[in-house]
Amino acid sequence: MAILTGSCRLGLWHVHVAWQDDLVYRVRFSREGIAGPVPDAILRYCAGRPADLSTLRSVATEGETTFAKIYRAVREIPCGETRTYGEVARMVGTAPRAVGAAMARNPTPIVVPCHRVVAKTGMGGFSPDIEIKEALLAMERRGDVCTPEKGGVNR
DNA sequence: GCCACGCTATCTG
DNA sequence: CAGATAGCGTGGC
Repeated sequence: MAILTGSCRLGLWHVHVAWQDDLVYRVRFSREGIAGPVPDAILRYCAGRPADLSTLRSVATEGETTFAKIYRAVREIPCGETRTYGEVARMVGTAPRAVGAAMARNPTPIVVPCHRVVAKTGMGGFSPDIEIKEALLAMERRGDVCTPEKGGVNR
């Protein structure tokens, strides 16, 4: 069974995903879309519909390296909330700068929600475009995507 | 090996 | 308030 690749639309961008079953190998943003499937949770997320990204795993969180620990900590940030690089660093017992480096090299944004990690003063960075980070945070703060799927509380 | 990073606390004018 | 300085962990060269 080969690794699947596909993309879905997110505003002006396309989210490319390389994955297999519940394991995501690589996510990246591009101006161009490609044909192929993406995991249901990501599809829903990009559409701004209720999505549970915790059903997916990322290769980035495998292992006991410092980066893997950082990625696991970042995955625990609740949808709609943010943490600073420094807070994440203290969570895993490392330095803020290491967190910045880990985010910059995050192979699976969205699955590992690096957009929820912001600088102490301001936004911090995001590649390829800070605009994506702002859009994702705005969407999560709006709340729809965070709503549990089984028609629940919904504030 | 060395170096550039999506940072931050602290110190110095 | 602006600039310098030190400290982290990795991938790339």
